[in-house]
Amino acid sequence: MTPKRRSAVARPGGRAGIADVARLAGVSTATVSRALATPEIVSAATRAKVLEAVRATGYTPHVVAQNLRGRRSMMVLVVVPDIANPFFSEVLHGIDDTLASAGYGLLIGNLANSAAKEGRYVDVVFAGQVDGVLLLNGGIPASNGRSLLSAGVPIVAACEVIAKAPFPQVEIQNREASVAVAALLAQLGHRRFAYIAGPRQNVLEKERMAGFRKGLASAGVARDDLVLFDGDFTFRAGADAARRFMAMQPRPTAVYAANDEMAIGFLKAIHAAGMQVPRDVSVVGFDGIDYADYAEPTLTTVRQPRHAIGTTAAGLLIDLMTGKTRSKPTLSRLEISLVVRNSTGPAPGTAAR
Amino acid sequence: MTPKRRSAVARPGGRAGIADVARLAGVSTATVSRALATPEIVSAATRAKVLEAVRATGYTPHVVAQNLRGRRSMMVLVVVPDIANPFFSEVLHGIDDTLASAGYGLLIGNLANSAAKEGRYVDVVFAGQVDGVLLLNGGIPASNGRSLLSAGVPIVAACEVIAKAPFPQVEIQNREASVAVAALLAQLGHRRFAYIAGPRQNVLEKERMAGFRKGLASAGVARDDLVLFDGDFTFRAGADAARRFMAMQPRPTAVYAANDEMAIGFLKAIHAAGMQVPRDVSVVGFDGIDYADYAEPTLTTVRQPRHAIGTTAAGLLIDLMTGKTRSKPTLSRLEISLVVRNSTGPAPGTAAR
DNA sequence: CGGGGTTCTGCAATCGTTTACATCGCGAGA
DNA sequence: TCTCGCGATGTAAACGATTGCAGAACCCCG
Repeated sequence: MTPKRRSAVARPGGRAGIADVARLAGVSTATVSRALATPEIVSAATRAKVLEAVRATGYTPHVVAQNLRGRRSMMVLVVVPDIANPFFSEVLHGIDDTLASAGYGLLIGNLANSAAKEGRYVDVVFAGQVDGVLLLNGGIPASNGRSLLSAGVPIVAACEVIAKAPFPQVEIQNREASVAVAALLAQLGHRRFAYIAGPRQNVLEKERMAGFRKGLASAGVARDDLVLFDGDFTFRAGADAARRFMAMQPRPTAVYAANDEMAIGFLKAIHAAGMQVPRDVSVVGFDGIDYADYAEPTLTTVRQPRHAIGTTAAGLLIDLMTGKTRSKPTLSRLEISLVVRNSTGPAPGTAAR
Repeated sequence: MTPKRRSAVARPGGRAGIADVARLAGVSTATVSRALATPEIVSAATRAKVLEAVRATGYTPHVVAQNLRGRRSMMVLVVVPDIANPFFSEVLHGIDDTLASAGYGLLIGNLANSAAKEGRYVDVVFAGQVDGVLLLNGGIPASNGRSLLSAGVPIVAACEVIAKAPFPQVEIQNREASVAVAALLAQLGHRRFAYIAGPRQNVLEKERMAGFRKGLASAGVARDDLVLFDGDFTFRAGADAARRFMAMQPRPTAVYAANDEMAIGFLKAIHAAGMQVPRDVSVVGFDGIDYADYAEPTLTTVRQPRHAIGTTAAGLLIDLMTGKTRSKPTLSRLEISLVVRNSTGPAPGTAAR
C-alpha cells in the first residue's frame, strides 16, 4: 500500500531527514526548515512541536544539501608548504581558531614541499568545494592552464607575499627585522658576518637578506665582509653551513640564519666541532619557534606573531567571503620583535661593555 | 522569448554547469555525466563531442552536487589533540599522503588541547559532512549525548588507543619500547631512576610508565629507586622536572621522559644549572622528533614511525569507507626502534666498559 | 459584516548532479 | 517480415535541504 513509506521516527538504514521531522511534527518541511533557520517567523506553538520532533528523531540538517541549495560550502582551503613545519602549524592554529568560530571548516592542502600537488588543490576550488582560499605558499597555484584567480573565489595570502597579487595579503616586517638584527650584531662589535639563506627564489629569503645587507651597510660594514651560505630552511642546511664555516680562515664572528631551524642546526654542528657560542661566534635565527628557547645556548631570534598572522589572514578572508569587503590588493604588516637570548654576545676580542 | 535561456558557453555570472555542456555537445545531461564517469558506455563519437564541449566551457563537475546525489562527501575528519605538535604534524602528513591519493580531502579537527571543542566535530560528522573519522586523541568524542559511534560513519583510531573501542586501531609498542629503555639504562650501570610522566589519564603515558616499571623490575631495581615527576608533554614540563630534580639528594642518575619535548626541556634546564649530560645524568626521550637529533647533547630516544602510523591508519579507514572490510576491533601494532645517541652514558662512578 | 493588513504555513521550484528506467534504432535470427 | 536483443541515449526522479510565492487564518476597525 503506502508507497515509499518511511518509518515515522527514522529510516531503518540511515539518518532522519527533514521530512521525517516534518511528518512527526505534523507540519511541512518548509516549516521545519524555518523553525530551525529563522525561529522568529514561526509561531511559538509550531516551533515547540518542531523542536520536539527534532529531538525525537535526532535530526541534524545535512550540510551537503544545505550547501547545494545555498551555493556555499562553509569550507576554506588552506594551501600550506609543509604542514609538519612548526612555524606553519602555529599559523594554522590561528587560522583554525578564527575560521571555526565563524562556522567555517578547514580543508588542508599540504604541498609537502612538492609544488606538483598544487594542481590538485586548484581543482578542488574549481569544483566548488570551498568558499575561500588562504595561500601560505607564496604563489598562485594553477592547474592545466587555469589559474586559481579565475575561479572566482575570495583569496587571501599570508606569510609569503605574492608580487602584484590582486587580493589582500598579510606579512610581517621581514626587512625591518633583519635591519635590526644587523644593528644588534654591529653594536656588539662584530665586523665579519655570514648569512645562511633560504631558497633563493623565496620572498621571505629575499626580504631578510636585503634587510640584513641594508643594516650592515648602515653600520659601515663592507660588502665583502658578508659571506653567504645556501640553505633550504632545514636543520641539515644549518649543519652543512657550519661545516663550510669551520673551513674558513679567518671566520666571520656572527651568523644570521633565515630561520630558526637552520640557526639551530648551525649551533649544533659548531658545538660538535668544539667551538663555543657566543664566545667564538654569535648566532641569530628567525621565526621564534618554541624550540629556539630550548636550544643550547638559547637562540636569539626574531619572533613572529604566528598565531596573529593566522587570525588576521582568516579575518580578512571571512570579510571577503561574507561580502563585507571587496577584494583589493592590500597589505597588512604585522609587527615582530627581536628577542635577544644567549646565542649572541660581544665579538671575540672585544671588551664586554 | 526563450524562457530561462542560458548562454551556450557559460552563464554570465558563474561557472558552466553540466547543462551548458550538454547543450553545446547536443546531447542530454545524462550522456555528459556518463561520458565523464563511465566513458566506456558511450559511443566514441559522442564521447569526443562531449569532451570537446567540456573543454570549450571549462566545465568542472560541482563536487557538492555529486556528493549529495552520491551520498558521500569524499572527505575525512581527523581529530588531533594539537596540530602544532611536531609529532602529530608528521602523522598528519602520512594521513594526508594516503588519503589524497585515494581522492579524499582532509578536514582538520584541531582540539588545541581543549576537549570542549570535541562537540563541534561530532556535529560535523552527524551533519554528513565526512565519510570517515580518524581519531588521534585517545577518546570517542560526543556532543550533547550523541556519541560519535552512533553516527554510523567508519572510524579508525591511532596513536592513543581507546579501550574497548569497536573499530580498528593503530598503535605502537609503547610498553616494549619502555622495557628496552629500562634495560639499556640498567645495563649502563644506572640504579636510581626518574620518570617524567605525561598526563596521568593518557594511555600512552600509562603504557610507557608501565613498561618502564616492568623493565626496571626485571633488572632488579627496587620500586623505591624510581621517582616520578608530573608533566604534560611540553618543554616547560621537562624544565620544571629538572628544577625538582636538582633539589634532590641523592639524585637519580638516569631520567626517562614520556616524550622528547619534555626530555629536551629537562636537558636544557639541567645544563643551565651546570650539570653535564650524560656525565652526571643520562636522559632518554620518546617519539624521535627531528629536534631530538639537534638537542645538546643529541637525545637518545624511541623513534616512532610517525609517517607510517598515518598511512596505516588512513589505509584502514579507506578500506572501511569503500566497504572493502567491515569495522572490527583490531589492533595494528607498529614497530619502533631505540635510537641511542649522546644523552646516555655509563652511570657516574661506573667504569666505562 | 466586510475589507484590509498581519502572521503563519504550505506548495513547489530550485541547487547541479547521478541513475533507474524507458525508448529508439538497428542488425540478426526465425 | 516479425521479433528479439542489445547498445546508445534520453527522460525524469531522486539526493536533502531552502525559499519565493501564494493562500489561509486571524485580528482590528469602520
